[in-house]
Amino acid sequence: MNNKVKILIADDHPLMRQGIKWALEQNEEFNIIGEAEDGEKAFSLLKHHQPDVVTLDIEMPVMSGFEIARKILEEKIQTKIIFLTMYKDEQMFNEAIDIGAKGYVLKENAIDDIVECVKKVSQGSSYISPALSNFILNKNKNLRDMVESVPSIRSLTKTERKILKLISKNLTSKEIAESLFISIKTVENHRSNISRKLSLHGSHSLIKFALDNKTVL
Amino acid sequence: MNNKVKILIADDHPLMRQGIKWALEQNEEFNIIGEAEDGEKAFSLLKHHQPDVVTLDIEMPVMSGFEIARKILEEKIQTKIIFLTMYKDEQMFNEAIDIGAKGYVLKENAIDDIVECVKKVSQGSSYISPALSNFILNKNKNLRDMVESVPSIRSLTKTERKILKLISKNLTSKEIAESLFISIKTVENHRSNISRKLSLHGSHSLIKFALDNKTVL
DNA sequence: AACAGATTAAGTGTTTTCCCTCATTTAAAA
DNA sequence: TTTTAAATGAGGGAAAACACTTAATCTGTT
Repeated sequence: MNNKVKILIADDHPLMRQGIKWALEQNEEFNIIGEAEDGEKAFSLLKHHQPDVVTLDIEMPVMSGFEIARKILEEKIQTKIIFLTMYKDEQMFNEAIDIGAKGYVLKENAIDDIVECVKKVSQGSSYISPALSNFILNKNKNLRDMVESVPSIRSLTKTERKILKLISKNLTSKEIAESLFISIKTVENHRSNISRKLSLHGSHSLIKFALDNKTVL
Repeated sequence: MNNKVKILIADDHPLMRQGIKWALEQNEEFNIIGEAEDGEKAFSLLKHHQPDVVTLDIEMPVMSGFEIARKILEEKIQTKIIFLTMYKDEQMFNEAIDIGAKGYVLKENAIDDIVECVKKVSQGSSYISPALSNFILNKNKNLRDMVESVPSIRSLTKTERKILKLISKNLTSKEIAESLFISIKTVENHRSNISRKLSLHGSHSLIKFALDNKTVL
């Protein structure tokens, strides 16, 4: 029997494919069952062979890595997804996370990284290039600025923050009033005051703000 | 002159403090300038000594690690924040990220991890326990299920999803109508239809849904 | 050609939120 | 003790969202 980890490699650069293949072949446990030079071919191979793991180059002709990943999810193929990319792009990284990738590796630190990644992912765990932990956190680097530029969030009183929390739970003024045993009118007044303090306008800006900031309330 | 990395340790368990201190003292580059057993003391030391790095236990009496972190941001203290915690809690992790921590380490893999983390962070980089990369990605493990368990989201038509996206950007029906060159009435109808399809009720449930699911729209 | 589904639009009425102003009570601070 | 900030409550009017119904038009499929 064959319990090796079945792997598909999708990358439009032949040299890169060769490099990845070589790196993974060093490991006895890995079995490269196919290669694809564009998204369409990758997906058809994926569908027929249902490998355990696929390494997807994000930038590929015909169908991008992301598009393939989405189709994998749609068709409920159980193959675990590892994204490989050249660029340290935050947008891409976030999209990869959102899609539900199991691994994300930069091609620059390749060899050791990709091997480690496939190992972890095939074991049901997940792996992110250490080089990337940087902007997992930096994603919220701007938050420091936000806290300043919205000195407002600190200008809210205890009750106002309590009400914002309830708003974030999608309660209406009526429901909030009932749960706090106060008048609907009071709740509405608080809402107005909060909106004014935070310079929010529009009927949904309050709940949007509450949802966006529920962790810091 | 002294260019060692100045470190403050905040943890309510004496043994844990001792352990962290010992681990960090092994490194010549590190200089532990103080310890604190509760949040209040931690913050006052932080303010006076302005260390380069602080390791904050999240669960602390008087003031939680999160509260301290927020105060650090508010007062624009330049100390880099590393969170240490016992629990593999996703909520906590997300909150830590949101606050803008530079490092996040689980106490279970402590010694090597914490040293590596302080090293990276003091160099201006950041560090997340590899053990955690798991649920950075797993955060969206549920996404697979969501797409199925909310068959509804698939029952939406193209236009309806387009409108949901705009709703998630906090546009009013009027604004959506103007940007799509259609009638306000049409937009309102779409809203109603979407709500019905998704079994949503209440004036804010639509934008809440839109914000919660904007990644899959 | 006929049908189903999607998109567009309007009518009508209700609920909710928003945005003011004004007023009272209480607690903390100067 | 006066002053200030916070919390409570109310009135009234405008805007937005919601929930229904009906219906014309368009599009793709059988």
